[in-house]
Amino acid sequence: MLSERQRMILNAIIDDYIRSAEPVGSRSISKRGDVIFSPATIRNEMADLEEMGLLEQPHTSAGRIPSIKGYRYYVDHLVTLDGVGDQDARKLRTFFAEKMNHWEGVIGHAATILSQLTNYTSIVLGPEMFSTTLKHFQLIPINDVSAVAIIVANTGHVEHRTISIPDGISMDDMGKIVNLLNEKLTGVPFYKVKSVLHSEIAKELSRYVEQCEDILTLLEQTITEEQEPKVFFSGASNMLTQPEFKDVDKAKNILGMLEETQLLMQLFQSNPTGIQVKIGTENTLEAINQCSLITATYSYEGQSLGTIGILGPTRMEYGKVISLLNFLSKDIALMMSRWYK
Amino acid sequence: MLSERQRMILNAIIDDYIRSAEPVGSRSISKRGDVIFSPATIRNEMADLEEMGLLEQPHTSAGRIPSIKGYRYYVDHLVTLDGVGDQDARKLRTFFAEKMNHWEGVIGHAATILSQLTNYTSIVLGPEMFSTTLKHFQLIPINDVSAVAIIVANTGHVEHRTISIPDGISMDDMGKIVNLLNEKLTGVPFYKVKSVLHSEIAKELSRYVEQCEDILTLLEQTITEEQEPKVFFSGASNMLTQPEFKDVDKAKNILGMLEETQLLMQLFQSNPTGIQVKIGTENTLEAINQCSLITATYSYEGQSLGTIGILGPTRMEYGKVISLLNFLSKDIALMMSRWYK
DNA sequence: ATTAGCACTCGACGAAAAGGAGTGCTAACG
DNA sequence: CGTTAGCACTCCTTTTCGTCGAGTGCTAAT
Repeated sequence: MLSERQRMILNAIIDDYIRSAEPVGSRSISKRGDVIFSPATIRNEMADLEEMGLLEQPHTSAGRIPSIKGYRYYVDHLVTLDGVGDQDARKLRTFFAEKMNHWEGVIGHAATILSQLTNYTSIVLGPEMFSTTLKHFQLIPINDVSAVAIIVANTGHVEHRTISIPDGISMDDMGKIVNLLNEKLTGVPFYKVKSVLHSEIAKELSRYVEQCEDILTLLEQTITEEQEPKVFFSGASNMLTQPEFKDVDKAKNILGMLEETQLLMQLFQSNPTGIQVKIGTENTLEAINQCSLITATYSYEGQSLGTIGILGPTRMEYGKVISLLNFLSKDIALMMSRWYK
Repeated sequence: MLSERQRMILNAIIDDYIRSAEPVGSRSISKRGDVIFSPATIRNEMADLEEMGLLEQPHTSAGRIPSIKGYRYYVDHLVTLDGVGDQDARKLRTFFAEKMNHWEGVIGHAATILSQLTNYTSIVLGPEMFSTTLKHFQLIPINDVSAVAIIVANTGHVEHRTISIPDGISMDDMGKIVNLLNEKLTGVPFYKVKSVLHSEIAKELSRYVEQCEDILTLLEQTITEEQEPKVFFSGASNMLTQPEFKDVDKAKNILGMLEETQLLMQLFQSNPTGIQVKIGTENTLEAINQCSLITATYSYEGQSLGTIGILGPTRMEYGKVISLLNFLSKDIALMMSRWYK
């Protein structure tokens, strides 16, 4: 729909604006060198692009800035994936070379590094247990009345909770229960655990122990309890670097949102595999209507391991960030397979 | 050293300044009602207080603001502990009434609540394993080459890491090793684990398994590896509410510091029991030279469980925060004892 | 179709002026 | 002698106003 020239101009304007954060005028485009037309011509095209809704004018005598629609077109048709710079690649590689001994660590550090490399904020959603299967269950008494329940998933993910031991349960009973659970539940996907508990385990349990009702509900709570969503962020202070958030109130809105786990979860509601870009008001959350969010999901052998997102101003370096996320997602898969040989 | 009147005036000035964040003039003090002298008299006293270094003047024709020394005097001699309001108390109580099933949860939520109640930023340092004893050790194979090692402390604290299984170790061997470790290490304080591993376990181990060297170092790494310091913060966006940080650069400095775990640890270096107040430049970290940090340590039965700190502008509500931390620390102890009956 | 030229718009920047809160000092008062 | 009223002075803050200049849209020439 756009002429070649219009696309070049749009590309040039967005490129410039991403760098400068200031409205781009026809003259400066003309002087860039990659569009060899006079300012007047460019002005005409700019007026057309504005009419199409791809550009906007802050006020009459200012240059143009891209609209949401403009960014969308840019991301869909124009952006060039810069590839990942040598330095960045090295940094990521050395990061994965370090020994990482648990999941939270890997994902957390990945987030930190990403926010450092991009100077944006990274948001990370941990793996959902929902899609994994149970590998091992263990109860470890701490004292007479409480015990630690440990749940290991086949991905190596570990959850633990402290529970209080119901009266009248002996160590012996507990051992039996644990054995029974491991026998019956190992390999069962978490979303089925609840039903298996009721169908298969309830009967067996009643043979050993008396008040099996109580124990059953306790176990059910313990194992299937909605694990707290593991969502966190890194590099929030980078937001303050962006000139669009030099106004403290805007910044506060965004930082405030980052701190509300509930809201943060909403960001990742729709979770298609691969890389997704949400620009400005395309995000349902009002707080980040001036931001863009680029997300990537990671999976290993079909199991979703989590989502990582980069949050920046709408004027963000889409090319760079998309490349980086691509690179990283491949590297994570690589590392996983090496980890599990 | 200060006359009663001077103390009243100092107190009034600091109170006012904490509320308004603006230099306090003699007139406004006189009109407050609690100091029944004329502005002129108050001015004279203010000049004296400034000479003593307790007050400062931003410029000639402005009111006075407290100096670091002034705040220090206020905290040491003047501040009235407001007690905890009914609402706040209820909020804290209902918080602890919720079932909390692991440590990270309790401390983390406590931090969130505190930052909400105070409108400052709270920083939390998790329990140090150093001072706890080992309760249970477990190895759970995930697949042929990797296993999850789980370490439970007597406090109910759980650590886990993924390790790769050395070649030539059978399931059987692993079982033996785990049994041996539990037998020898249960009840041993973590800081002694290393030496016990070498002295007692090395020999025994060599009976069962051949390449005991490898395994020993692996175990040593696994168990004694410096666990990542669990330090995190909550309510950072509250900082942006404070007028002293309406300048984005100052805010960025502080937020940036909060995100660097290393630096954050430094804040808690000196860790006396009880409540400690560090005002402005009394903090060694330059980034928070315009902030005050109030910290409280929590222990249960002599074991330090962690530290929680409230970070705000030097102009912070010392009375309120100190009261709250006091209240909370007692409540945590209470909850602990209820938890462990 | 492209471009040079030109009048026009409108925010940014800076100087100057007005306003006002607060001080320090002096002198008067009980 | 301690306290207070009065007053000149300081200096920050806010407002106003004029200038500047980047950038536009339009028209006419190429």
